[in-house]
Amino acid sequence: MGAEQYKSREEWVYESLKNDILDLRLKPGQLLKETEICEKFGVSRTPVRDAIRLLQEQGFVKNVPYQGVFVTLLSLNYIKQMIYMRVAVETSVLRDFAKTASSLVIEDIRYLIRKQEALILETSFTPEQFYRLDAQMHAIWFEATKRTVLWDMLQKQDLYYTRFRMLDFTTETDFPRIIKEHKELLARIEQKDIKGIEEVLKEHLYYSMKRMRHQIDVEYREYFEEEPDEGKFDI
Amino acid sequence: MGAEQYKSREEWVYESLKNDILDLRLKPGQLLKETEICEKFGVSRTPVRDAIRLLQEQGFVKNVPYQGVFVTLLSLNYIKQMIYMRVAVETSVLRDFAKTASSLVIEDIRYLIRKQEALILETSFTPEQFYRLDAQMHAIWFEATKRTVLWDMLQKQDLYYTRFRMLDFTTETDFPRIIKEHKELLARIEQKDIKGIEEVLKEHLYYSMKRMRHQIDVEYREYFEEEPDEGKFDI
DNA sequence: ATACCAAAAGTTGTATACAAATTATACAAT
DNA sequence: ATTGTATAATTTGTATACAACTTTTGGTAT
Repeated sequence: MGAEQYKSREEWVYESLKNDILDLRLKPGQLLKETEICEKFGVSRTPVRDAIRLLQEQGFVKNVPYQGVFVTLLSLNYIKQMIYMRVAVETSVLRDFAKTASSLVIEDIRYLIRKQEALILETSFTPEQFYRLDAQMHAIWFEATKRTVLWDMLQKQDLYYTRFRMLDFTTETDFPRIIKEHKELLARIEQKDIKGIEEVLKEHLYYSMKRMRHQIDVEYREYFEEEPDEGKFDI
Repeated sequence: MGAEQYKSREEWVYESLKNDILDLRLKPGQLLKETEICEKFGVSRTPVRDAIRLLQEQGFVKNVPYQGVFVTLLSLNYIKQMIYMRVAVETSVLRDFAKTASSLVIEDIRYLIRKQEALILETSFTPEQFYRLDAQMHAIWFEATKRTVLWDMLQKQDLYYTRFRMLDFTTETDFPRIIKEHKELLARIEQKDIKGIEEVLKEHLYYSMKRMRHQIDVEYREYFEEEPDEGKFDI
């Protein structure tokens, strides 16, 4: 385990646990013990405790006094509302962007879409690579409109969604469809078609959730909070 | 100091420090020492460290190894982007709300506005009371559209804004104007005037910032990050 | 006076011992 | 068999000692 690259043991433990949780090596609902983690990393409880406090504040674990530390369950309701937020914010940003976008920046977008097309033809292609290119593209309009703080914030919230997406990898993800949606979005931006931007973006961001919904109920039920269906305001 | 109401010393230290920071008793930029905090509360470093980790993750302090803990500076740029987010999200929520709002819920809003009017005539009136009623009103459409997670999240982000608002208390806040805006907003909701909702809401949420801007530059410069002006996308 | 270097002071990082609270277990009474 | 209770085991909460690192300070050479 490469502890050398980190400034402190605390940081090492924090980053490692975070990745374990995001990659679902630590299962939602799983109970951890401080001493257990100490043994795993060969460190004392102090850096472990400090790391747990950070994870707790980010919502990845929940500390229960005198019992242990639970990996938080996924919440479809929570994820849906975060995506709702992202649609609302990104639509607004794209509206500003469409008004002022230079052809130079448009060309950056087109370039990233072409890279996406090239990537999925590679034999060494992995979903992680694709999502990195995807994020790069979405970042463009946030940066161009000077909303980098917002983008960082949305990315941070996206971390919950990452666990959800990891489940998604087990099924076939329709990457050509995603690229098609990117092209569609670019076209609407160039036409300054605000209404169209909102529609395509909503469809694009909700896509994986809509597809996964049934499978979750069947296969991964124990990873999710039990929650009442909200009915009317589903999307 | 009432330490009795808290489950643990950690929680006590955490809540106390958070309030000190929000109420500006601890100044932005101020340097804290763990040992200093220990003496103040009469506890050991362990609960203090745990509390600091929580505050750090929330962005209220920044830990610098072997130096100390800094209270974070305010950032106009950050605050602006958070308000931008809130406008985007709340507009979207209000759009859903206007479509489906029952006259029962509308009456709840009207009731809170009347309470606000009554409050500012009281001699014992404090701004904190008003902001509680204000928050209650905004919460209504989030709850009615089942977006409570979103509301909680926005409220959490609002904590940064709280420090900013504390500076604002030194100047005269125009509460009648705020109430007038609330009435205006209610009228637009009843008319289902989406465009109007967005305009009024934007004006409403940006109001205090626009007013304070000059005074900050003069009086509280040392509380703020130095940052380049973003120009074009000011709001 | 200035630059440099070493030592000392001060700070957080880490390990560990013990306290407090919860949970599991064993055993007795019914 | 079941229930209740006391006790042991387990877990996190807390205090404290020491290590590692940074900054300051003082003195020395130039």
